[in-house]
Amino acid sequence: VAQGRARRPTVIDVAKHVGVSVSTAGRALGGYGYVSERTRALIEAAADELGYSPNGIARSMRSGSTRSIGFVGSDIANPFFAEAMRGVCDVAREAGYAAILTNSDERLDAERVAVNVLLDKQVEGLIVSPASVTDTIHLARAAQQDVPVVLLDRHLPGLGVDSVVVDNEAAAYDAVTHLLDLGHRRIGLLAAINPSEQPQLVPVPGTRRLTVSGASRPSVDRVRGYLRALGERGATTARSVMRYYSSADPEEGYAQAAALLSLSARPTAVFAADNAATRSVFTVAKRMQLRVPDHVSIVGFDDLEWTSLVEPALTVVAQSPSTMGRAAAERLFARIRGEVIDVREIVVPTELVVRASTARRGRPSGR
Amino acid sequence: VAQGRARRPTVIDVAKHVGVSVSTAGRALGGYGYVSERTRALIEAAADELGYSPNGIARSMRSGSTRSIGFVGSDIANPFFAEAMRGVCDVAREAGYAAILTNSDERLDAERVAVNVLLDKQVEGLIVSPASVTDTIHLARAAQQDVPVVLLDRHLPGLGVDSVVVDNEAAAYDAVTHLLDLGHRRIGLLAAINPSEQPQLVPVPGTRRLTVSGASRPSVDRVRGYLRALGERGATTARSVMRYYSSADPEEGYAQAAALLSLSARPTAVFAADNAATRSVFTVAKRMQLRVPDHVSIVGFDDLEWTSLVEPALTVVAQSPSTMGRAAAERLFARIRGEVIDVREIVVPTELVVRASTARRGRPSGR
DNA sequence: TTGTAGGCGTTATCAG
DNA sequence: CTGATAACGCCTACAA
Repeated sequence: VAQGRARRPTVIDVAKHVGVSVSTAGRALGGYGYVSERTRALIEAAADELGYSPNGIARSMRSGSTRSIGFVGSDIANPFFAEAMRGVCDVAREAGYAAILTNSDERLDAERVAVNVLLDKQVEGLIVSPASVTDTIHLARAAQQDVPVVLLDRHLPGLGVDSVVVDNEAAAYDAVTHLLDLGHRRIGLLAAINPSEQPQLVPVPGTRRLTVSGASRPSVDRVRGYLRALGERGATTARSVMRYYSSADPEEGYAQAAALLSLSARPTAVFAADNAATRSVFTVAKRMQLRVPDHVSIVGFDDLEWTSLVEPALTVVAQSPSTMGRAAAERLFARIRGEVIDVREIVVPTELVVRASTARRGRPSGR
Repeated sequence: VAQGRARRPTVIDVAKHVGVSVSTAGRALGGYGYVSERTRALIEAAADELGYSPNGIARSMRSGSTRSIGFVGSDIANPFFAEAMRGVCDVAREAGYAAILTNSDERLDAERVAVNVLLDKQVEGLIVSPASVTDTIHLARAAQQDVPVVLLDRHLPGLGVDSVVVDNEAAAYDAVTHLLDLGHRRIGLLAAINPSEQPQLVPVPGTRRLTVSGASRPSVDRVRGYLRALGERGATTARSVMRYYSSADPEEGYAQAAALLSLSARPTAVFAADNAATRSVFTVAKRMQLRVPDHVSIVGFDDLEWTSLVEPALTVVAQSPSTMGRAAAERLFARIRGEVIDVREIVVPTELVVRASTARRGRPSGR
């Protein structure tokens, strides 16, 4: 069978080899239409001998269906997206679809390129965790081409597409309320918010409370929940205990955590609004020899493996990324199947997992 | 532009709309051949208006190149593969390729399906972390179709394809030697080895040492390195301190770790041969109130985030999955470009990161 | 049951 | 510079 570096055999080659027409060979190999047992056997033997295997591209070309979907995540090495992807892949496989994955590094230009590449590849649906909540023309292009889109972890009200999210505001609210219930009044915050979109603190009309302006995004919503919880109980909302860092610069997270925990009026508790922030706060507290929860209570975000292995095990807001991925994919396939359903924002529940890093406010350490 | 649910416009539609030939429109839109500035502008305007976008499937069909590669990992939610994938995706993007990802759950049938799907989709190359070291016909099929394959984290000598691995035996040898240097003589082992492939302990000819039979796989190679280190120093190699669990059943890891640490002659140190084993040993030691490293030293495998956050921070063998992913993808693209290169086993270095979980053997706790 | 013809959307070739 | 035509590999009509 040493036949040089010949090009891949096609149905035509097989047909010739047996001495039947292309359509007969096609019928036998593709498993459609009628073929007599005898010729089928002949054709299959020839196919085996030549090493024939069908060309999915040509098949897609004819049928107009590629049986593949696209996924655009910010960073597929991030445990959140890795798990979400796992959920997406599982559902895709069950549906007989392949998943093409790309990561955008949270950069709009990369995301645009990725979406265009996927659309050119004729994916039948797209799951996107968009970097921007304002610039969405590339997603509009998908909609225009009748390629359904499901948003993951972000919701864009204007776009009219499904999304799968958690209720970030409520989750943060619950987390901070847990701290308030334990008697904490001075509660710090560390959140990943890009400098360009520094949220504006604005008063809630008719009250003395504060909230945050700006479009809904996980980090901003979590800040909003934090402020709402504090506001309702009349606890301190000093700007000095609200710290932001850019997710592009991990070092800044540590720096801000250190600044927060070094305040002369140190917060007795900290709410870390994402998993990187959680790691920063925990690490810095250790490094500063602060005892958790005696000196400072910590509530983190995301139930990553390490949060239950450290000492003390951390109280965290747990999301279920794989559930979110599955839900997104299931919604997407419902659209691909053409089911007529309302556009929905699917909210996957979160859970506050109380462990050992939060405790009743101890000896006031600030004064 | 309300044109119902019309099918996507093609070059033909654009050409008609402008009143030029299909080939001219094709040249303008595809960016090949000569087109006058004037007609190009006209054509582009029309394309915009109609919402034209190229059909990558048709293009692939014509050109015979899909500009995509496939990746088959055991579990893309596993941090090792997630990071490796990240490396693969980055290199692919630099090369203008898309990556189609699938996971096999370490099951041979799923892997076979995945490889076939990818091959049918005409990927131009394949990165696979094969579940089996013996059953590889599906990989042979790839080779037969002139689709280059690079193996990740596994090496199959018979197959004649490139692979990217770490030197697992050497890494384990170094880890265990580190423990021996600290005075440990009774060193336990926990490794993920499926019951079906229980490695046979066999004597090294002409010596009193033991080694392990069986094909090269990460876990087996690590056991081999463990035995070699012990053998060279004449330390104990009791079967009772060598514990295996099936990676399919995480609970078993904890059970085996508990059994190991409950021996009346408890090992003074444990080598955990993979990241799940590391977590099991660490967790069980904590649960049993054993002090690390006073009561038992631990060397783990894989430098996952948590290993440096726990108390004590763990001494581990660090691999660099993203480097491995990048290396695999780079090798793959060299093949795709048709470079004539020898088949190689690329060995990415590992590093023993010594932290606080290993110490000189303290008060003997076994007697 | 089998064969013939045509087309999916793009691009390469050739002629004008 | 532009246009006509064919071809990539498969599948669906339709005819025999």
